[in-house]
Amino acid sequence: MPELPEVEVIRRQIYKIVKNRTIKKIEIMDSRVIKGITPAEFKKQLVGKKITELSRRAKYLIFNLSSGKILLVHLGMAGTLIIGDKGQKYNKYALGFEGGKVIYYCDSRMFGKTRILDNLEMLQNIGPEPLGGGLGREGFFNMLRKHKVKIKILLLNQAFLAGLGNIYACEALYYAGIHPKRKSDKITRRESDKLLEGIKKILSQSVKQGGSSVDRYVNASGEKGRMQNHLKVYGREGLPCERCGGKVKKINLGQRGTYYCPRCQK
DNA sequence: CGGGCACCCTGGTGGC
DNA sequence: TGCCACCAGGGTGCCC
Repeated sequence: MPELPEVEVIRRQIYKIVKNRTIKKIEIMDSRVIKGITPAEFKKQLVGKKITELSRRAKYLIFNLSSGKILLVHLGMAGTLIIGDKGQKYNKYALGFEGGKVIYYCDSRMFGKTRILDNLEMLQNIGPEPLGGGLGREGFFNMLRKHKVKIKILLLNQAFLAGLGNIYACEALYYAGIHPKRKSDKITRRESDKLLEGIKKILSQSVKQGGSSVDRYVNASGEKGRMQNHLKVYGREGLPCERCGGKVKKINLGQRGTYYCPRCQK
């Protein structure tokens, strides 16, 4: 479910609760989301450790621990972190902090993965962060030219660019007026600039709007986002395009629903 | 490298 | 009301 904006919203919400706080207690209700480590070892690696930093890379949340190890959380399709809500039906484990605050990992679908790692080697092949400031027009255009894939598929590839998912890939292509099936190496410099602009604008706007709750996404306070009210094509099959009045179309690309306006995306 | 697909797992929805 | 196929914001691995 969560793409870059949703993960970033959650990170910001829980930052003050976890930063420089020591984990006092771990409760595990369903260990299937915890990968590569036994529940007992998971507890042992966390209890008594302080979280020295919490950052985000692509759709990963990175908790640095005082032990030097890393708690790496990926929310998958339906995961979220909820502050102090014991009533959640899909709670999988809970991090209890000094002072009594509790954060629950909640995931109805269990595509999410939680790991304890020695380093961030696992993330080394992820592409640039679109909101990081380091990604310029020239660089982005050169990146596009290196591949000969349908542009929508490329935008979803985390090794190409970090953080875009199905919603924002569709929205960014709409913004730039690019058909999702266009081959990436055929995108002009002008279109490439527009696409990068769209990616940055839409992701920033979504963070400000608290992310998109197209389905059931809720943030760390259990609230829905507002960005779904600003989406132009995603989930709008058959509805009029607000730019040209044409009908939004849905096709399948790489086994993912893909929404676009056939009239203004060429 | 690119394309296509199965698969991981669970739940909600819409059609019949 | 009941059943079932289909769909879902992600990612990996395999085969051609």
